[in-house]
Amino acid sequence: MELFHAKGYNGVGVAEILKTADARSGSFYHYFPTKEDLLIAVLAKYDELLWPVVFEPAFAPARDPIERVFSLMAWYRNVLVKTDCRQGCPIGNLALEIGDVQPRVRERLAELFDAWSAGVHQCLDEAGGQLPADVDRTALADFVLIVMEGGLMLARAQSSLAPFDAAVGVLRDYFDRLLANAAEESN
Amino acid sequence: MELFHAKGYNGVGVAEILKTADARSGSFYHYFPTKEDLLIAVLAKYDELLWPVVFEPAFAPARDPIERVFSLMAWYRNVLVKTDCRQGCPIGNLALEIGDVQPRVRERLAELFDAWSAGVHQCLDEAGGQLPADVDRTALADFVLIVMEGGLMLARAQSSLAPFDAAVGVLRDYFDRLLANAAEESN
DNA sequence: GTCTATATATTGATAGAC
DNA sequence: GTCTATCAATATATAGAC
Repeated sequence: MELFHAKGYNGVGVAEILKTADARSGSFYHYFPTKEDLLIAVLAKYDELLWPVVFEPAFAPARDPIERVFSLMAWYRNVLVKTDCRQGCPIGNLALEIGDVQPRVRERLAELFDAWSAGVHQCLDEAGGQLPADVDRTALADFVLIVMEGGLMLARAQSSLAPFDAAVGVLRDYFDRLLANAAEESN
Repeated sequence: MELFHAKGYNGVGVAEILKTADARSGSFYHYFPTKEDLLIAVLAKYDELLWPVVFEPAFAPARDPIERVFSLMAWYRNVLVKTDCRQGCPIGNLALEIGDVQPRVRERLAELFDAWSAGVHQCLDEAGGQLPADVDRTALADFVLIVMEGGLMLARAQSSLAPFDAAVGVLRDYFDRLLANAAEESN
């Protein structure tokens, strides 16, 4: 998991994985027929950890559902902080590295993005009348994911938190306008 | 260029590059000391082609500067269409695949992102009073880039144009609100 | 299930004739 | 500058004893 995150799938060899894990190839290939199967297992682990490790800790400090969306952004910002802008989202990395060269992998990545977007969608639903009635919440949830992923990309490329922070600022401005619009509506 | 775009940097070997280009290794290594040097040369080519191949054709059909921003999004949408959602932005791919494992590459990618963002920034400047006076145009230009990159990522992962189109729709809604706000201001 | 040893292909890169 | 031949290292994966 850590090696794929740090170096990408093609950037790490099985030998390095074995050394890091202090495992032998006989054991490894007993459990995983191929390197790709290990990646699939890693993705299953990400799916398993999404709520307990990402959403729940990120959502905990915020009561307001819209604030939770921004707490989530802050959670990913913290990944940048902790790695000095060297690492972002492992799922996004793999999505662009693997593309559809490995179709099994692409399908799992799509599911992970769906699960992530669904978490944001839940916040938007909980926000209820705070948002205008005609907002496409599925599109908006995907949009939050897209801004997060794009923001991490630019932050890593520029080796700076600034583009990520600026993007979150613009997203905040957009939400502020949506909320103001909804408040107007309800009058 | 094509191979790196389709398979990523680590996903292509020099042998495949030589075969595709019908070149021999002696010639290749005469011009490029290492494979990384070829990648650097490819990035220089992207820099060279950015205006003539991307911005100018994308901007041509639109007179209004804000419309040009969305023509640019349409240009990238067309990459998805032409490749059946298999390919997106080669620069974004490399940004997430390489990260800062190869620092020389990361610096060039940052420059390319800067140049792209500057193109959007120019549109925003030309839009003048159409946008609210207090808009941070640098942040907004980066935001457009971020939405574009994130949108391509999700479209490729889902193998569907829908997430990209939805993201452009949300971005459009945001611009509409900014434009409406500016129109209000000027009254 | 885990171990050591190794197979086989491919990796990026080089040598040296022409 | 380009060619063929090839190097040394690494890639993923396997064999077979324990």
